[in-house]
Amino acid sequence: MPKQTFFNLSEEKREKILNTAIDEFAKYYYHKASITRIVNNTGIAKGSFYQYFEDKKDLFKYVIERIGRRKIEYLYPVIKDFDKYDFFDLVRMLYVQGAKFAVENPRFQKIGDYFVKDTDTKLKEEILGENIPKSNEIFIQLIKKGIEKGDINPNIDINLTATIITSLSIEIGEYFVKEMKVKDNTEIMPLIDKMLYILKNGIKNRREDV
Amino acid sequence: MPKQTFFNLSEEKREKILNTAIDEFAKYYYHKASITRIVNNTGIAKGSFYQYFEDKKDLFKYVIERIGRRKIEYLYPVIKDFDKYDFFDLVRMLYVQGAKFAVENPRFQKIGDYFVKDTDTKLKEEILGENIPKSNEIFIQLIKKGIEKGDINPNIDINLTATIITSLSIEIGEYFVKEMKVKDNTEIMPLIDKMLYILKNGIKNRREDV
Amino acid sequence: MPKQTFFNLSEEKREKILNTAIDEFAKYYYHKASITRIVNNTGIAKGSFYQYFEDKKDLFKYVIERIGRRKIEYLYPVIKDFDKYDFFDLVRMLYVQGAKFAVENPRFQKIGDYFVKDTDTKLKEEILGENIPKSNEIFIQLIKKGIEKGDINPNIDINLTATIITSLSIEIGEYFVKEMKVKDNTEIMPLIDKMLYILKNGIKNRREDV
Amino acid sequence: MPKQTFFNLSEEKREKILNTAIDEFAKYYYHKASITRIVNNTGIAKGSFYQYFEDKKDLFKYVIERIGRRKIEYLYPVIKDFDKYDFFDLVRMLYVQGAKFAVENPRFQKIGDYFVKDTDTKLKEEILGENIPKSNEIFIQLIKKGIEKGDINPNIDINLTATIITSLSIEIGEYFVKEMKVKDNTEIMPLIDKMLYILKNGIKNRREDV
DNA sequence: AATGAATGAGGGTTCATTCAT
DNA sequence: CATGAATGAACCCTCATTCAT
Repeated sequence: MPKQTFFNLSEEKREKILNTAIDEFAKYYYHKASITRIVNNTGIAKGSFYQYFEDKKDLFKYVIERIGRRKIEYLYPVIKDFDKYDFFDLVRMLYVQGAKFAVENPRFQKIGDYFVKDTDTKLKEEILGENIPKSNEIFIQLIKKGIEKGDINPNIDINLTATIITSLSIEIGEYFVKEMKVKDNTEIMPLIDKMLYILKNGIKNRREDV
Repeated sequence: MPKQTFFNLSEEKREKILNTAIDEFAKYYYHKASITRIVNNTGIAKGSFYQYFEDKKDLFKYVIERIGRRKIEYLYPVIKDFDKYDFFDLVRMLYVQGAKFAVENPRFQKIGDYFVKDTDTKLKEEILGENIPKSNEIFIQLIKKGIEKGDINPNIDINLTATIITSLSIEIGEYFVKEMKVKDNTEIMPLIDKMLYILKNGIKNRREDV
Repeated sequence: MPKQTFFNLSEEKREKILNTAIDEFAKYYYHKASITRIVNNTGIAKGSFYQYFEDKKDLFKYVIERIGRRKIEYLYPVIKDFDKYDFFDLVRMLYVQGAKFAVENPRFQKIGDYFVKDTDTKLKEEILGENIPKSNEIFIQLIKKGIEKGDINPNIDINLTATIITSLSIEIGEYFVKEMKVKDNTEIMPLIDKMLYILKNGIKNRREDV
Repeated sequence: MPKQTFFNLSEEKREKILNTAIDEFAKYYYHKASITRIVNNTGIAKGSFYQYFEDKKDLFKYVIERIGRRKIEYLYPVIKDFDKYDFFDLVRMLYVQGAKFAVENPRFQKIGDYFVKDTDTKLKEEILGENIPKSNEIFIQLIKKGIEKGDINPNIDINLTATIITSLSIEIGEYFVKEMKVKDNTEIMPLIDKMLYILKNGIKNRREDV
């Protein structure tokens, strides 16, 4: 947690610092990100930084938390009413919201990407506390529900399926970070729908589909 | 590319250096890997290193290339006769070979893993040159063939499908990096088969499957 | 000297500040003691501190002076009537009072200890002014008196003896800083008496003592 | 221990570095001593320092060890034949050698002084390993021997006496660090003899001495 | 008188790379 | 071709002190 000092700053200044930090972490992963650079780009003194934050990790933790909260703002509306929808509709909505998040917060998407991929597990633990959130978990729940309702083939391996679905969602995010040209949702939907189609039906040619 | 001096070395020495470097890159990701450590563990002089290699990146590039070549050795036998097999059999064989590669060359798998995950795109470009090898490419070819033969649903998006298949193959590799206990292939097959089942049929519940 | 502003404060506040400072200097020696910590533990603003005191040294100087004054309060009753007593009784009483001071003001004892041991002579001079108080002085006077009275061997070196007596008194103080378990004086007396015995008679084996 | 690199340096350079380091540690105690200053005064690059030594502590440890070895060179000749001499002769010889060490190696004396007085016990442990050498120990042995031989009053407290003797020896060292004017031993002997006289006989006036 | 944010020099340490031999 | 000492910019972090309000 940032120190009280940080929260006492003018919102303008606070945002400036945060903004610069986000820039930095979106450009370099944790270990390469430089406090010196952040401080210079913000125009504050080195010492000031340490009046605001415990240390580099403290800042990073704060940024990650912010990203998490922001992401949840996107996903919550969907998850909230999860039992109202059919499984595949739900997954689609989650993908759509995820893609929206990525498009609208590309720097956050980037940072999250770095972080998810980072192999420094000790860092991860320190940042996230014990509750390293398995985004798997939520999908596992949804899948079980889907099987109960008869939407999903009960013979599939639940964990594996959850892993695949997570993997695909990451794929979507990455796709949109790379292709930044996307401005509106028009291009997102088709991709997602195609993905879901495959997830649903597989890619095997079926005579009965003809 | 290593300098000529490197290739003038005795094979023994060359291998020793390489082996140490591989150890290092398997233990630390690129930016954390230390030339000093490599040099110490190899027993050569610091200066010598820079007579063999342009710089750290040069060494890394060379290691990555080697890994690529080795991986191809595993996959080539399958690809070579790609038109003899059914699409899904082919993919399975590729997955199996990929898993075999991971199990038999855990350090390579680890390095590849780090590298795939690394988000320093500038580094990646420099390492791979322009030919960032889309392992996608090969799958795209296979998919097209599969559609021609009538194995695959012609309505699916080819690029997307290739991406998914690649993604799943990475998933397999990761799985085995984590669970290093695997000694033989006995446990690999079920996982791969489940994956392929989903890829083939999707996860939707079908009355006709009952 | 603290600034006037300091003395304008309510006694309560003044004591609080002082108390916290004493805690700090009893825990860390001068250079390691932290103004920030003092300020935080006191609950006053950083800026306020510098309105009360010139700087860190100023505060420390004040604390040291206070300790000196307090110590004199312990010793004065003995010194006051110094001509009433035999030399060795006097020294014993001074040692006893010194030990009492140490036991009853452990933080002061600790600070004094740090300070005596500190080898930063420049600091010491600045703190103590020119009058680096030779606690020697008082013993020199007492010794002279003792010689006059015929209590003390007139052939001994007065300065040296004073130094030794001082050194022993410090030894006593240190002893009690280490062994803080001492609650009452019961354990102090034997040590002091043994010390005095040696001071008086030396450690040589004497036939006439047998 | 310094790294091999250090020992590979020309003796000239090695001595220069060491000399500068000794200057620094004789001027500032451990925590205040500055690597930057050492490096600047030596004229070597910051990075070079860390080629030679693990870290600041490593350098300090080395210096302390050197001092210890040097001191032993002074004391060993005396200790070696400790059973040939009378107790007080022995102590005198140790004091003389100690004073000689102080006079001839004033910077070492200073550093040792700082170190002995330093209150950072964790540092001390790290520097000295577990064997924090109680210089007491040797005196305790000597005293016991002295009692056996009938030189020393068997009623005195052995530990206390050892402490006093140690304390006096430190006093001697300090005395000579302060009064650097001493060039030869002529002034040392009288002081030491006076000290021993007091230690032997105490300061009480005795009729039988008259 | 009170505040607390701002400062910046300095701390120890790392490491890829260069260079003289 | 081998060597390994030399380099120095950059790293994160600390802290007494100042200054604007």
